[in-house]
Order: sequence, then C-alpha cells, then structure tokens
Amino acid sequence: MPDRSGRGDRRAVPTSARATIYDIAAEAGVSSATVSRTFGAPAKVRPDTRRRVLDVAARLGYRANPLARALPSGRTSTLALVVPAITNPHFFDIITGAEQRAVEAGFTLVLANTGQSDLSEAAAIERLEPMVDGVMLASSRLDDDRIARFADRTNLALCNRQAGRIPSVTTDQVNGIEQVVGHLHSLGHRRIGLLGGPETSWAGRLRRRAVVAAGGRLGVTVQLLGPFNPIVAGGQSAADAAIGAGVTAVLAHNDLLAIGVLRRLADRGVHVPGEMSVVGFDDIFGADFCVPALTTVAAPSHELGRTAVDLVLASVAGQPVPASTVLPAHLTVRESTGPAPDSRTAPGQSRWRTQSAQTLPPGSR
Amino acid sequence: MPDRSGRGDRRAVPTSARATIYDIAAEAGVSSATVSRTFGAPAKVRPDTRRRVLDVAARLGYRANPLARALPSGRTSTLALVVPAITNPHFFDIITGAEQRAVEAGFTLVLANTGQSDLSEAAAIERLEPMVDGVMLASSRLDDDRIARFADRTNLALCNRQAGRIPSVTTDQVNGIEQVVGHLHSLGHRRIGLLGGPETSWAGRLRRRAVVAAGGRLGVTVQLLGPFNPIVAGGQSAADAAIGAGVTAVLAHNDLLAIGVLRRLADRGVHVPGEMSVVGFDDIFGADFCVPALTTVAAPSHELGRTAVDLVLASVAGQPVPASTVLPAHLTVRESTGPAPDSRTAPGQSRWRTQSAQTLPPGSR
DNA sequence: CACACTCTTGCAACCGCTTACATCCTGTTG
DNA sequence: CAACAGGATGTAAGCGGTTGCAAGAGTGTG
Repeated sequence: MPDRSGRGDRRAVPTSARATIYDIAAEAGVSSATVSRTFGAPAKVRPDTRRRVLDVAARLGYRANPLARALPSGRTSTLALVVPAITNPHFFDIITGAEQRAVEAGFTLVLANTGQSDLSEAAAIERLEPMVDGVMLASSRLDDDRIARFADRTNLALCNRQAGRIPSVTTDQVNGIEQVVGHLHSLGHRRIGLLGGPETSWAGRLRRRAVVAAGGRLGVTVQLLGPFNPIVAGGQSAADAAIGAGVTAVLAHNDLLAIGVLRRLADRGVHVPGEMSVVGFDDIFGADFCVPALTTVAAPSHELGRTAVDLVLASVAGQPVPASTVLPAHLTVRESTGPAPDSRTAPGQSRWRTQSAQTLPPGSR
Repeated sequence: MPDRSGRGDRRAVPTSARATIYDIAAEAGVSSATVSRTFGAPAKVRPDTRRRVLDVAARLGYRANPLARALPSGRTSTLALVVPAITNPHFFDIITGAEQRAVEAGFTLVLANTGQSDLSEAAAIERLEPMVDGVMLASSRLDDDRIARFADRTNLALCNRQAGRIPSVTTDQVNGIEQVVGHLHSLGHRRIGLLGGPETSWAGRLRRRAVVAAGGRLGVTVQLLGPFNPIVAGGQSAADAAIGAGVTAVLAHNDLLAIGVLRRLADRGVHVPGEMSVVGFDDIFGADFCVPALTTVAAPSHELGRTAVDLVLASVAGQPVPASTVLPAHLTVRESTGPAPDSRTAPGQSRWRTQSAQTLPPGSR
C-alpha cells in the first residue's frame, strides 16, 4: 500500500493515523466483529470481553469513523436544519430547540442558511440530503411540489409550513390572527393593515386569508400591504406604506419587521400606540425590551424546533409520523397596541404627546 | 441480498433505491471503474465513452454517494465553521464569506453554534472533525493547548484568534485600538473605559493590553470594566458600570454590546456623545442606522470568513499555509463619539440637551 | 450421557466508490 | 512487419465499519 503510506506523510490527512477496530481487535485478541459489537450492541458481548475491548480502545484513543459506520448502515446520525435567515432570533430559537433535541437523541445537527432564496434552499437540501438521515425545513420558500419531491427521497419535516401530507409542525396562525384582530377591534380599530412578508411564505399566505376573513366577520377593513423584506431594515418602507394607507393599526409579517416599523414611525414622529398600533409575530428575543415593547403573537419557537426534530426522528426510526402538528399561538399584549386614535373619549384627555411628522430632520433615514 | 431489499421496503431509508456506479456500468456496458473515472478524472476516459456514461447516469438520475466517496479517498469535501454566536451579525458576515468561498471551491460548509461556551465548542469540534476535511474556528474560546491538539489531527484555521503557529486570520486589533484611543484623545477624552467581553476572548485580552499601552502613551487613563456578556442585553450593566466609573468615553467589546450601552444610556437620560462617547468593534449590519449611529472599528468580516476558508483549503491541498494573516482594521467615525464634556469651550454653547440621570423611572431596567 | 438450547464469538460478505496495476488495442517507428 | 509506446479499459484490493450466519462453549433436561 504505497499510496496509503504516501498519504500519511502529508499532514493534510492526519486521519489516516487513527486507530481502527482492527487495531483494537489485534490488541485485545478478538475479532473485529466483536469490537464493532462492543460499541454497536454491547449486550451481545460478554462483560469481561467488553471491558477488555473498551480498555484497549481507550488506550489507543479509538474513535469510530462516522463515515465508515454510515456506509454499510446507511445511517449517519446527522440531521440537517435548513433555515431562511439564521440571524432572525425566531429561527435562532428554533435552531437551539432542534439542536437540543438532536443531541439528546445522539444526533449531530448541521445547519444551512439559505437567505430567503428558494434556489439556494433547494441547493442546500440537494447538497446535504445525501449525507444526513433527515432534513428539517423551517419556513420553506419552496413550492409544494418541490417539497414533496424531496420528501420522498429523504425523511423530511416541515416547520412553520404545511405541504400535502408531509409531517409538519406549525403554530396556529388562524387562531393567532383571530386573537389579534379581535384585540384590535376591541380597541376600536376599524382599518388595519397587513404588512406582508415574502410572497413565497406559506404562513404569510395563510395569515392573509385569515386576517381578511376575521376582518370581514368583525367589520374591520383590511389593507394588504407589501411584500416587504422581513427584516428590521424592511420596516422603513413598511411603515411608510402603513402611514400612506391611513390605517390605525398594522400586523407585521414578523417581529423583525415590526421593530423596523416601530423605528421608522418614531423617526417620522408617529406615536405608537397613540397614532398607530403595531403587532408583530413570533415574540422574538428583544420584542419585550424594544420601545415601545411589542405586542406580538408568540410562537413557541423552541418547541417548534424540538418537534420538527421529533418528527424526522420518528420517520428515521420507521415509526408512524403524524402529518401535521399544530402548536397553539397566543397573543402577548405589550405597549405597542392601544386604542384607535378616533375612538378616544376626548382629545384633550390623551396621554400621548403627539409630534407632527415634520419634525423629522431632513438627513435622517 | 435479503437484507438490502428488506431495507428498501421501509421508507425510512429511501436512499437504498438510488442508482450506483454499478447500475450505470451495466447499462452503459463498461466497468464501474470507468464510470468512477468519468466523474473523478474525465480526462482518462475516451470522449465517446464518457458521453455514453454521462447519458446513462443522467437517465438513471445518478448522484454519487458522498459517504462512499469519502471513505476510500479520505476527503469529504466538507468544511466546518464553528462560531460562538450565530445571531451576531459580525459572525453572520463571517459565515456568508466562508460559505461563498467554500461553495466556489466545491465544498459544503456545515455550521456549528456553540453559544460562547468552550465546552460546547470542544464538543462541536470533536463531533464534526471526523466528518469534515477541515475546521474553521471563529473567536474560539478554547485555550491554546486545546486548539493545538485539535490542530494536529485536522486541518484547522483560526478566525479572530491566534494561537501558536496555527494558521489564522485576524484584524489588526492593536492598530485599531490605537486609532480609537487617538481619536478619543483628540476629542479631549482623558478617562476612558474598556467594556470587556468574555475573559476567554483572545481579541479581548489583546485589546486590553493595547488600550492600556496606547492610553499610557497619550496620557489617557483607562478603566477596565467587565466582563460583560457581549450581546445587546449585556449593555445594560455595562452602561451602568461606565457611568459609575466616571469615564467620558467607552470602548465596548463589540457592536452588540455598544448598541446595548447606547440603549441603556438613552434610558438613563445620558446623552451620547454629549455626555458619553461610545465606540464599538466589528461594524456590524445596523451599526450605521442605530441612534446615534455607532463609531466603530470596522472588521472585514466577510473577508475574514473567506480567508479562513482559504487557509484550511490550502492546508487540505497540502500547500504551505501562512501561519498568520492580519487584515487591516479601520476606525469608522459616526455619531456616537464627540468632544469630551469638560473640553467644551463653553457650556452654553453646547448643542446637547442634557438630562440628569435621575430621570430614570424606578422600574426601568 | 446424548440432545437441545442459549450465549459468545468469528467468518466473510457487503456498503459504493477510488485507484494501482494488469491487460488490451491502436498507431508509430525502424 | 515486428517491436514498442501509450492511451483506454478492466480487475480487484482496499477504505472502516456492520451484520447474517455458523461454529464453539456452556448449561439444563430427559
């Protein structure tokens, strides 16, 4: 094996120096199969043999080659989590939830960030799929067909998204919307705006329908605005659109967008909630200490991550998997929502100090 | 092969249905070696044979099993990037830079988030190292010894960190600090505070020494404060500490912390930069549109990520690797730094509306 | 004491691909 | 036209594990 030794010389592949089950087998005076079983099925090895093997293994610093293990077994003990925006605290919570659960189950989680693009999402899945046992897709921007195609060649679970009969975990968007619209209605709002996120967002589409339906039932006019980039920076134009639309309250696609809206409204001297109420989605880290603190529909992000992993784990184990798990959403009312401007009993009584939009310094953005 | 077909029945491992080089070989009437060569070394295959193989491969939807490929070759074409805080925009930029470069080179990047803990960092490396060709460690919290140990069993590159002769890419912290201290000195500041990050931060230690040295040279007193959690929320106590220390300017461990300080100072009615100047590090996304816009030492984050990948790629290829690459830092002056309070020509001339710290409402934190 | 049965262990055939070496074929060259 | 160089293929031995099957060692039963 001239090649082998040749490779070992280069420090580029230090791996080749590592002990294998054969080294251990020779040292311990057993067969490689026994060594393998000592790790893979300890119950099948007599206790004292096991001890001896483990001792030798420890002495040699043996660590199984996951690749070699994966080849015959077809299982890599690795799961992939694909998210559109790694910096969004909502996804971050999903990530930590997923990671936690994966580690508990003895799996390694690999992360892929796709930056909202369906192309790079598909590419990421394509690239990762052959090397993992399953894939969790969070807020997938892919169409149902494409998802379905991926689903029948790997163990797939959806998070924040439903598609056909593919296992999924979502929050109850419709109910969340109903709570929001009810809340705003009871505060006297009759014209509200929905600041939409990416067109490819399943949750966005669902909410759009739900808000129109809920609005219709309660006699609240709904303006569909957007789409906006669901990040803080997207709040600039979203806020401007809201002001332009003449609504008294807005539902932002997510908290990041809502926070951006809050900032822009402050810059333009529009008081929240005095002149405009703002509602977000997700209840991300920071939603409670931005100014004003954000009223938002809390998503159990951590739980979403955990559950998504549970779903693919079940699928990996060949167990029956529920097609769709829906987690409850609940409205968390903070300071960014208040009575509609015109519903106040008397203007003078207003506790809000109202600035006109003209105070905005020319250079500020 | 009763086992094989048995596995195929369970949808849990749909992989087994995939075409292999043997299927293609049979279809195309060549040997499996030729098929392998068609993909791995096309030049060694006669053009028309190659065509035929490629056609069959396409027809069968062949996709190489990366695991099987990795086993004999010892190369997985995968790189791991380990970062302490995935949500920090600075790391996010490093991530995108690294990802870009990795994809260009035909590698897959897997991400691990370690949440500032050296234990979970070590665990992540341990877990990932056997399945990747190399590892990039960003802002590692590990001690030099541990890093060295990892380095001699895998291709390692450090980002934002130096340790022994291990390949690394960093920004010129010392020079950056000198620019900051010079800038503050010229604005009249004579007492400045350094709001430290994690004790395990290499950059933090380096900066501490640099700021003391630079301060000594220029006659600026330096107060070392901290450590603080280098996230926005950590700015609360950092700001309080700065106020307590009676300094007129602070250098925060990173922009996140600086932004938190800005918020807290605003809450406590301390005007920036009128009463306190604030400098951050990294120049993250958002540093330019927070209020006031943050003066910060810009790190070429994207470039750091790219370079780190370049380093391990060179190491993987067995090429000589420079031990240490230092990228220039430059001070970006925005609105959060200004003349020191006491250096003003006359109080009345001050354009700052100064509020006393006592306006802080009791419950606010 | 033979026989069946269980528990350990070893043998050897994969997993899907890479690659050194052997073989075959074709075109040159003397 | 034989000898030979060189390119295109095939053969087969791994890579480091897993696992079905069989053999051997004990143990309990009739």
